[in-house]
Amino acid sequence: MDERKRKILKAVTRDYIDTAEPVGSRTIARRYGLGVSPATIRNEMADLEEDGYLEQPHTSAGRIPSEKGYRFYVDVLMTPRTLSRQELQKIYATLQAQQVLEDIVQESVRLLALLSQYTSIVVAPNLSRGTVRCLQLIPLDEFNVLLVLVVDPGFSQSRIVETSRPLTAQELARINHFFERRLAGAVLADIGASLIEELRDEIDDEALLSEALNLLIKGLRNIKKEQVFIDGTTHLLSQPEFKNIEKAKGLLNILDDERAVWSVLNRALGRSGILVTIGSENPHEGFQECSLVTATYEINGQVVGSIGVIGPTRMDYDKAVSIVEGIANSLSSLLSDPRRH
Amino acid sequence: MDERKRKILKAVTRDYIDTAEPVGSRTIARRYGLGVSPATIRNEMADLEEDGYLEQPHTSAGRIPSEKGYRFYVDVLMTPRTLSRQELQKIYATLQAQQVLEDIVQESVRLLALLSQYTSIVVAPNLSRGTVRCLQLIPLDEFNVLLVLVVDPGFSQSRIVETSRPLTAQELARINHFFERRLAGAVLADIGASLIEELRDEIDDEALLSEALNLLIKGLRNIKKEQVFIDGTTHLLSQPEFKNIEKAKGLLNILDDERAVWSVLNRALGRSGILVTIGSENPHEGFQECSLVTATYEINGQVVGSIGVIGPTRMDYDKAVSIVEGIANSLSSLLSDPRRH
DNA sequence: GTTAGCACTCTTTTTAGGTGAGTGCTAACG
DNA sequence: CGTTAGCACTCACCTAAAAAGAGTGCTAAC
Repeated sequence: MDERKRKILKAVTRDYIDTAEPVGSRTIARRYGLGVSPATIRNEMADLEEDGYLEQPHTSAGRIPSEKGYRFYVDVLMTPRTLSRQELQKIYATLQAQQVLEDIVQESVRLLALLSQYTSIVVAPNLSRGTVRCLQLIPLDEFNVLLVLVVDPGFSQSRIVETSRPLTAQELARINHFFERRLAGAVLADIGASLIEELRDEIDDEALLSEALNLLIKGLRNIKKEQVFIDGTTHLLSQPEFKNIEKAKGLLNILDDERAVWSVLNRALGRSGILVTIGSENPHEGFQECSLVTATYEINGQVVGSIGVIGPTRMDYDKAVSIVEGIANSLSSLLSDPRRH
Repeated sequence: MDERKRKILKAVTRDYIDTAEPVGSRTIARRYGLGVSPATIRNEMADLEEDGYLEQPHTSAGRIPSEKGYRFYVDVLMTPRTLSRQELQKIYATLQAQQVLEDIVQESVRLLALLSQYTSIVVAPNLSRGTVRCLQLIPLDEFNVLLVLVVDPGFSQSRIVETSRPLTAQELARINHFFERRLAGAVLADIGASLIEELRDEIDDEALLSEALNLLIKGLRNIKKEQVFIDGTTHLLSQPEFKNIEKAKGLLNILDDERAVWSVLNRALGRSGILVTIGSENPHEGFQECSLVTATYEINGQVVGSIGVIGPTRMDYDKAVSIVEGIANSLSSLLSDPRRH
């Protein structure tokens, strides 16, 4: 594809992203100084259509980019500006002001929606690869103990667990002692089959053993689940492509389903860096007319979650990419900051 | 208002709720066997309009209920069926299956949206009147301790708190000892000014004192905040009155604002029982064309939160009232069940 | 290779007329 | 006197036709 064709494709794409109206040769000639007449542009556009980069909603309308066109635009033509140091600073500061992990995540999704003006999604850090810093049972009453868990990058959770029989202070101490000795430093995901054997060796009292395991399993069940945060859903409704209520409802319904959103976002988890998914590239039907711009974030170099924005295929990819990237990086460096815990 | 007028008003309201179309005299005569001719009904409807119970979108259309009409319908005419024992049982069972308080609340909002087909809101229990069952600091490392709090109706939370100086095991023990002795059984809301004095008497070490207070205040800050859960937002979009995207967007935007929703729901907290708020009865502009059906739920006779559904003023009040009531009651009895903790 | 000119296509907007649901009023009826 | 049939009238809504407008593709000239 020669230089002029690229310029024209870029101009059409940008203009369509801005106006949501099919773009005609006249508009290109007037608005983007290419130094050639509309007729020439018409010829070039006919070629671009033949090659599959542009399409025409109907005979007498202007052109709009095809998915292939968007793909080329994203891969080759666009030049997302990176956020300025100031902007990054501001994002970082806002996130840093949060007290607990959940608030950090929630604030980042809020920021993402605010800055991008697109519906935004953040998958909370998967802590299954985090390490246990503290795991402990605290007696409450006869049949209840509190299981407290602190996982290494600054995440704590507690849960009341019912015991099947009253445990004496001694027994609790033994269990805690074992937890302390064996589980401190362990990776959360590994607490399972592998450790059961060890536990069996350690505690000779069969009943107590099963009780301890029971508590642990019950307690960990809720703790491990991944959470998805969404913000700015109403931005979708501002897009002219969702003027049709039925479409909007369909999409919002999917977004209400945490699992679906999660699986879509997790496509990003493999790659690091920015991933742009355009229209039907997304396997999930219902996202066919949408694009996603996602990025992963890390804790100490390990990918733990992903964030992204969702919009129509006619999305401002430049803007989306720069903001998603900026926030993902802020999040990574904040979560990896050793001064946090 | 005589019997026949009531019957007509009721018929108009029900029909409009079902069809969302202005109701004509002919329809009433045909569909609701009142044994009189359309002309008679026309006369009655003219009277009802004069009295402000009905209105006409335009001259040659049928009638629709005014807000006053809905109000009369809700207060006098409607007869919400109470849920069957089976249905209640099912709701109760579903809620009971949840492990932690947050899940119970989330499940009830999900159920409410599912059953009512309206956008549903639940304000999580305000635990500020709950009593402290356990409050304890667990050492993590030099500058971090874990504050663990268990509040009486089965709610626990933990938080990592930074200390301004390393605390020795002894100091921690002293703080914990004090917490144990003074705060166990205290009402969460009362932990504040009143206790500070006592704490001052108790711990002579000035620095340690302020440190303990500091930890407590920092730790409690996040714990006390109220949470709002929303589900079924897309049901709003199914209502013909929100066919107009702008209206829908406006309302969804408000629903995204936790504080606004919270304040609206909390109008219910004063009264006990069902509260129906119709259109402009709601002080918050933006809810002017909506109705809310809300109810409070209790723990051991004490109102702790509220649940409700939101829809157009043309809402199925019968259905909404019965379901909101049913779920509120289920929630109350579950949370008050002494077998839970 | 580029461009002006022009006929052609197809959507969108405008206009106009027709349809139908529903009303209010009047007069007749029991 | 309440009830009802009859009827003229209103007004949203639908449909069809006409007009406008944006943009194209093609051809011929530069």
